[in-house]
Amino acid sequence: VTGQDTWTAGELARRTGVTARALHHYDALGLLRPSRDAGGRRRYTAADVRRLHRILALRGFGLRLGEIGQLLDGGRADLGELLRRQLTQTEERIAAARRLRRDLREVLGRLDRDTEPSTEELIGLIEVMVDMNTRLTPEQLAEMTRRREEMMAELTPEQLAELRRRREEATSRMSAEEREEANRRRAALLPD
Amino acid sequence: VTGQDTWTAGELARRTGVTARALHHYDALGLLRPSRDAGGRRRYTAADVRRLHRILALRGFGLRLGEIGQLLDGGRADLGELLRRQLTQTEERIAAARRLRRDLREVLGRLDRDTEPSTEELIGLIEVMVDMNTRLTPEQLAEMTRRREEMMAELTPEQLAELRRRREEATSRMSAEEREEANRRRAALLPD
DNA sequence: TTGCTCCTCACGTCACGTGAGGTGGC
DNA sequence: TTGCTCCTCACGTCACGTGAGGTGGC
Repeated sequence: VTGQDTWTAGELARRTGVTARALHHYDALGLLRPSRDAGGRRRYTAADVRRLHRILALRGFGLRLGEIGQLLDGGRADLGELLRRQLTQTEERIAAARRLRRDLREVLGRLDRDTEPSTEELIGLIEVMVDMNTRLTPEQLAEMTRRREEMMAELTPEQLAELRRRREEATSRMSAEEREEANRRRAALLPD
Repeated sequence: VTGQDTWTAGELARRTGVTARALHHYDALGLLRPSRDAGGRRRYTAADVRRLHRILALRGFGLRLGEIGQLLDGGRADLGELLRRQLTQTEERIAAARRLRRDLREVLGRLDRDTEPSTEELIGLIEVMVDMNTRLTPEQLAEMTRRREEMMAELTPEQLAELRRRREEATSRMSAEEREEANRRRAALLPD
């Protein structure tokens, strides 16, 4: 019984995978306004369905609903330009997510290797990593030094020895290139 | 004159790079509650600053403010578990962003190569790509076929010839493996 | 008559951004 | 006295999710 030529919001939702609420939302925004039947129910025609497909396609490319509306109507927006901007943003997001992944793996790796560090210690480790990946202002640098001295002052001699041991171990596992790279990265953090 | 031992919201904001509004927000959430001076102004101690650094570090790893609060206080949350979830999510985000990047490049590439396709045509292209990357339900498949036939019926003979020419050109540029892969992908779209 | 689907509010999400309008401290 | 900084509302952002309470159609 597919001889119908209009669909309700629910039917369309089931067909396309979007929720009925999303269709209401597009209606409220003026992005997709179906006609109504006598009872006030939304009635989507084939043309409405086509428009919905375009909306979903453009949405999938990261465009805002407002931008989509401008494109589909007057066309006051330049699709090529919008897509180029999306590409730039997407590339930035990929790069940022990769850095985050690297750091998460690093922290989780230590969590597995070390003898169950406490949450306390883990947070400390994360803090240090975040500091290392942030380009520091002179003020922040001074602050970091101050904090480090504070922390060091609170350690027992045994803890200090352990810290030194771990640091040496980490350095000894590095190749010459890795050591150079680590130095470069450290230097890059300092203000220009 | 760095002999002070408390800071106002503004001073702390400048030192750490967060906005004063964010500090207000953390205060309102109970995440970071500084003491107040006689005039009602927030006064952040060194301990508050340390806590802020931890907040920012954990936030940088993608944790919600609520999760951070639980960690820093009672510690009702398992940091390792949270980080593992973050890693999974991050990996999914990277994969999704890569697929989007690939598709964006594809569309933009055609935009450069072809003789300035209209916005109309570009949207059509995007639609097809989105369809191709979506696993289709039988209903959607029928719908797509119907739409395609509709579109084809509207084309002039010249446009049909042009379409055929482009399709052949695209296929001829493919290696045998690529052609096989394209067929596999097309087959994968069909319902089980 | 009973479900079922649909409808319209209207608040919630998340981490703040952005004024508006007012006050204390140097 | 004049800026400057700080304060507290309170609404806006973005794309809907999630009930609440009610009505038409088979």
